[in-house]
Amino acid sequence: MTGFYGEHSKVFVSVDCIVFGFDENKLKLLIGRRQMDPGRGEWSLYGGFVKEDESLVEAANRVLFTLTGLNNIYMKQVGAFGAIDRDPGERVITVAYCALINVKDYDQHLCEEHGVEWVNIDELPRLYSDHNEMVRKAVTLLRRRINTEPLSFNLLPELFTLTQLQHVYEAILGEEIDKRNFRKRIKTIDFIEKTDQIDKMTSKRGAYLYRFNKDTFASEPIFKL
Amino acid sequence: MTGFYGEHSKVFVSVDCIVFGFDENKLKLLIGRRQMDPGRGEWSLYGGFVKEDESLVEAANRVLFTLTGLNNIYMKQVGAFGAIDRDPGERVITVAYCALINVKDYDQHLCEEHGVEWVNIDELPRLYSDHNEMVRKAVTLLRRRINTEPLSFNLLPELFTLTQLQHVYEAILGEEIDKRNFRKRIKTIDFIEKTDQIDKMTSKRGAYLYRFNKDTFASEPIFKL
DNA sequence: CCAAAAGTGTTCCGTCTACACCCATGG
DNA sequence: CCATGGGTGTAGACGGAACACTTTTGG
Repeated sequence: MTGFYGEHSKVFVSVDCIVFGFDENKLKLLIGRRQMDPGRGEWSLYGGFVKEDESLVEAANRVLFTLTGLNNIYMKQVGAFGAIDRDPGERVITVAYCALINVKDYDQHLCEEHGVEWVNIDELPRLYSDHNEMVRKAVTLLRRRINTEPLSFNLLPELFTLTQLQHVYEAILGEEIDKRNFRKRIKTIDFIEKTDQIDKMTSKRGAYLYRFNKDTFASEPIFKL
Repeated sequence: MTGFYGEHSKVFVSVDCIVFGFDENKLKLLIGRRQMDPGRGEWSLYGGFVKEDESLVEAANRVLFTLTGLNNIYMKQVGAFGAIDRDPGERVITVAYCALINVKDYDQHLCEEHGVEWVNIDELPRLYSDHNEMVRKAVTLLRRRINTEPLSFNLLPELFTLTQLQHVYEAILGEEIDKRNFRKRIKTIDFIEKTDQIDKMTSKRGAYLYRFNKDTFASEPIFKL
């Protein structure tokens, strides 16, 4: 049982955002150069300290909003990281959150303003402190969940082609998928709806656009791709 | 990027242990009555504050050791919980850890000394603060992982019968399993070794005892039950 | 001798996998 | 007219699910 508060010591708690995006058929991560000590100049995730009047999730959302200007973003806790000297300056315990955003929604100006950029997940540089470990854990989490939770749609625009969707899966799983088998399985999933709109961006022939139907999913929230 | 420390506030950080055991073919949880305010007398997980000179995992291990006298126990982080007023007294962020122990290794005296007891997982009372949520999350985690990680052996003695092992799976998954299919799958798993010893505790005929071979598992750490 | 738990195979069905060609169109 | 990406079906392998009876022995 927890003892009396007075006897115990407090520590700094921060949140770090592992921001995934999808572009040019690659899974990307939003990272930047640290602009303060310790670790100034090193590649790093974007984070911030938790304030007295906000919960962990609120802090993560605030930090993500500051960075991207986006609200109502899919976020999932990756875990708490608490090695004693993980932060070279002070004792800081951090809670990592993984966010999935649609790169097109993201304002390039903010990118520059915060000095962050999109980097391919498989070309990640060495990051500050234990940030690489956080990313690894987040990717593992995505891989484990992508077949049973509707994660992929967060990385795509509202309307998307099946080829785009397949590329998301391939990027996250890190392996190629057979087109026919993929589409066969998609057809069995009710909440992926074909629209009558056609995208001509990526092909001359044009491809049907699909949509993730939240309500249909809510009524039958179990699937297996 | 994290700012300068001075501007920010510190908070109390604690760890809570979700201690699972297996006995009488049921999954059990070790809980007790809080012996201090706030929440004195309510059912609760066992926890403690994180000290300045220990990491989160170390804190969790210390707390678990205090409670059980056991070291080198399987532990897994369940997640951080940080609602603003989750603790009615002070702002406390907690990190929950799930531990799997063999009930037989556990000293009944310590149980009484700390005022905790084993409760069936499906007869859990309402627990202090957000502890029920932590337990729910831990059970979900167990269910998701038990078929791909060697969790079950932590709940059993070193030597166990296949019937015991099956009961562990049934208790965690909350459903019955076909005996023949279960044993067929077990036979395909290299790191579950049959010994030539026979247990006569639970049946007149006697049942072969099996053992989890760590080294074999290490050489081929992927399986699917 | 009987109650109680251990142990053992086969068949069926559904699911996953591998695999190659035609279609539509813009340039 | 051709290069590019979109779209489609089938057969065979494999894995999971259902299912019932014999064995052993302590009391």
